[in-house]
This record gives sequence, C-alpha cells and structure tokens, in this order.
Amino acid sequence: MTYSEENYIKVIYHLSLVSPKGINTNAIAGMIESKASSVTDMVKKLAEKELVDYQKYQGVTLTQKGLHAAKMIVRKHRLWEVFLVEKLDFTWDEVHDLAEELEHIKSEKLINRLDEFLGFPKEDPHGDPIPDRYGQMIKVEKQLLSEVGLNKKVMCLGVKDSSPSFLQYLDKHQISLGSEIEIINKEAFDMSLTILMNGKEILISNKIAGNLFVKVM
Amino acid sequence: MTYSEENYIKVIYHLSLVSPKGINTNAIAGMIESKASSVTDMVKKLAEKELVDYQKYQGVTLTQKGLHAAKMIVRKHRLWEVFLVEKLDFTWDEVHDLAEELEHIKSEKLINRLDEFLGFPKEDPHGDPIPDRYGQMIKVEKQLLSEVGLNKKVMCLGVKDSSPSFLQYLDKHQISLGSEIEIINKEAFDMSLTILMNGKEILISNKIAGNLFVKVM
DNA sequence: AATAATTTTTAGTTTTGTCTAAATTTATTT
DNA sequence: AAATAAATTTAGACAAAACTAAAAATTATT
Repeated sequence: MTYSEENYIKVIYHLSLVSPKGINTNAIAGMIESKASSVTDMVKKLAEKELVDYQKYQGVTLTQKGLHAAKMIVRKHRLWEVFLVEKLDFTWDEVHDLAEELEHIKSEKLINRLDEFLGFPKEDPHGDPIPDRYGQMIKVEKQLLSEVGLNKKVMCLGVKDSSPSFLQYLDKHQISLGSEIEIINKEAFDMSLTILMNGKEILISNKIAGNLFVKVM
Repeated sequence: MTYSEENYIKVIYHLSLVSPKGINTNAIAGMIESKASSVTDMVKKLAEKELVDYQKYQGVTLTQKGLHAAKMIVRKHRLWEVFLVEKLDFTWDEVHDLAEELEHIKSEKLINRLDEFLGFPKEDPHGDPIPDRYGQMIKVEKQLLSEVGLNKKVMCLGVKDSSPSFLQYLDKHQISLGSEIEIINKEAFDMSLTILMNGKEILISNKIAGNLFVKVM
C-alpha cells in the first residue's frame, strides 16, 4: 500500500464510523483535501486491490481486508501519539500531525514492540481506543457533555474534534482526560453550561460542550 | 525536500566521506539502485535548490547547505537506530532498513526530543558518530583490524560494511562494540588472523578483519 | 413527471521521479 | 593523434497521483 492509499483507507474508515452506509466521493474529498475526481480515481484502484467495495455513483464501503488495514493504520497512529506524549513530553495538541507521518512506517514488528514498550495502552492521549494487533479495541460508552442532564457528575473521556485550538482551550481551563465535572446550571437561551471542577465554577459554551466526550459516574 | 531528494543528498554525503572530490553519476546510481540518467535529472534539481554544486560531466559536491541537510538526515537515522536497539530491543543487524524509513520523518522538535530521551548518545549501535543538532560529531580515530600490527591489543569500535550477514557473524562469535582483542598471529599466505578474545583463540579471515574498525589500546 | 440542482464520473493535463535508447563528452589505448 | 571504450547527458516515454473542465447520473423541486 502506498502512502496515499493508506490515507484514503483511513479516511474511509473514520467516515464509516459516523455513517455506516456507502461513503460518498465528496465526503472523502473533503477530508483528504482533494477533489472528487481524484477520489474516484483512487477508489477504483482500491477496489481493484479488494480493499473497498465500489459501484459507480453508489459510494464505497471497506471490505474485511480494507477494514483490517484501516485499523492497523489507526493502531500505529494512536500508539505513536502515546509515545510522543508519554516518552517525549509532547502535549496532546501537538501530536496529531506527527502521528500522521509516523503511521506510515511499515513494520509490524516495530509497532508491536512499541506497543509493548508503552505497556499496551488501551487509549490514546485524546481518549480514543487503540486497536490491538488483531484489530480488537475497547468500546468506550461515552456521550457528549452537551447531552448530559443537569446535576450529573461526569468524567472527561475524550474529545470529538481534536483541533489544536480546542485542545489548547481545554489545557488553559485545566480540563484533561479523567477530570471530574459536575453540571450545576444549563442556560436555556444558549445552552451554555456552568460546571464545577476542582471546586471552581466555569462557564462553558454549548460548542465546547458538544466537543467533549464524558462518562456519567 | 522530498523523500527522494533526501536519499540522494544522504548518498552523496556518504560517498563524499570516502572520496572528497566530485562524486560521479554512476557511483550515486549504484548506491541508490537507479540509473545514471535518473541521477543526472535529480542532480540538476538539487543544484537548482543549491544543495549541490554541479557542472556537466564533472560530478557533484555538496554545498554548505547540502552538507548540513545531509548531516541532519544522518542524525535522524542514527538516533532512530539507537532508539530501536536500546528501547525496543532490536538487534544491530535489524535496524538499518527501519531507520531508512524513520529518517524521513520531518520534525526538528521530534528528533531533538528523541535525542534528549536517549541521553544524547554520541554513537549509533554500529559505532558511527551521531551529529548533534548543529551537525557537530565526534571523530573516532579508528583503523581496520586488517591494518593493525601483530601482538597489538585493540578495542572493537565499529563496522565498515554493516550488512546483516556480517553483523550476524559478529554476534555469533560474540564480537560487539567494546570487545577487546589481541592479535596473536597473522598468516602470510591469506592474511588471516588468529585473535585472542575473552581468553579464547579465534581464526578470522582477512575479509572479516577488513570490515572491522578498531582502536589500538 | 419534467426540470433544475447536485453529485459523480470521464477525459485530458500536469508534476515527480523513474526508465530506455540515442547522442555526446571524457578517458584510455594503440 | 586517432580510434576505441567508458561515462554522462539528452530526448522521449511511462506510472502514480493529483488537477480542471465537461459529460453523465442521481437527487430534489416544482
């Protein structure tokens, strides 16, 4: 698999998690920052290699082979993120782009050794599950903070959109994975929340709350 | 710099260390496993980017800019090798090909953090010096075991050709970096050596001795 | 159900890095 | 010094992966 083919497979995988039907050309083009016509070309090649099922105008789905390949790329991506944060002291907003490069290093042995070196972590620094060497991963029963009812106590599990600016916002307010939060007010007008964390009250917009995955405790 | 450009710069650097005059097209083609005509094309591009000086039919030399770029690639290669051997328990004959891939990961910050994580090593697992972030590296006053006189005591410093089969040969005979060796006989006919190591006598061919760098003690 | 709007595909180019084969330059030999 | 051999460069072609613009198919709207 080429660098580019791997990126397509990965993007199709991520889109599949959100909508499990056929993934359409434009959605892929949007994610990969290319044009629909380029996607059509690549998708034909992936179909020839039996990594996706594809019928003209009907979108694509991953085959079993494609699904496994995608999970292995995600595995590499997330393990490298753990390495960068835990061993090289990067912050969680810095690691995504680097992991995008590192995920293409081709060696099963390397990634399995890295997994072992890191102590077989189950989640990456953003709270996303890491597939094991067979593609198995834990399922986190998480929901968005914006969907949680009043007066509930929750624990922060991960983020939906892991853009650097959002992650930096969280750092600034000392919100990290494992932080415990209580929702003490919900403003009806703009759905903003007042939360209690480490004894401090913080006001949080609905947009922020809609980007933060939590677990009710 | 593209992946391919980096490989050319690195190869030209390695050839420059052996013969400091202009590096000819065929030598580069041999190392990179391509054809002379491809080399000509690439060398023109590198000259446009001012990474090499090039005049038709006269071979190439690295510019200051090219030399620095080459050292940074070598730095990455050798630091990743140390990481693989020291942290992930790879053997010294396994790491070269993996480091060939890892050396192209583009991040100054990553490589400097890795350097720190590894304790700023001065040499890679084969005894080759690692350039620091400014391109500086130690110079090892080493000579080939085949050139050392009779009855001298030497310490093993590194290898010339680091092919897996040679490295495995060394492992089999328990010769590693730092091993102390005494030359107790030199056969005039085939220049093979009898050496004393850890109290044991071993017979070594001239070809092996010509691949092993040592320092007289 | 016909038309409009959108999405997807096709056709034809472009760029990067490679190749082969032919032409040119340099080196070697007689 | 001329002839031959070897090395190097040029010219033209190709594959991968992208693009633009136009055509075709699907979906939405009236």
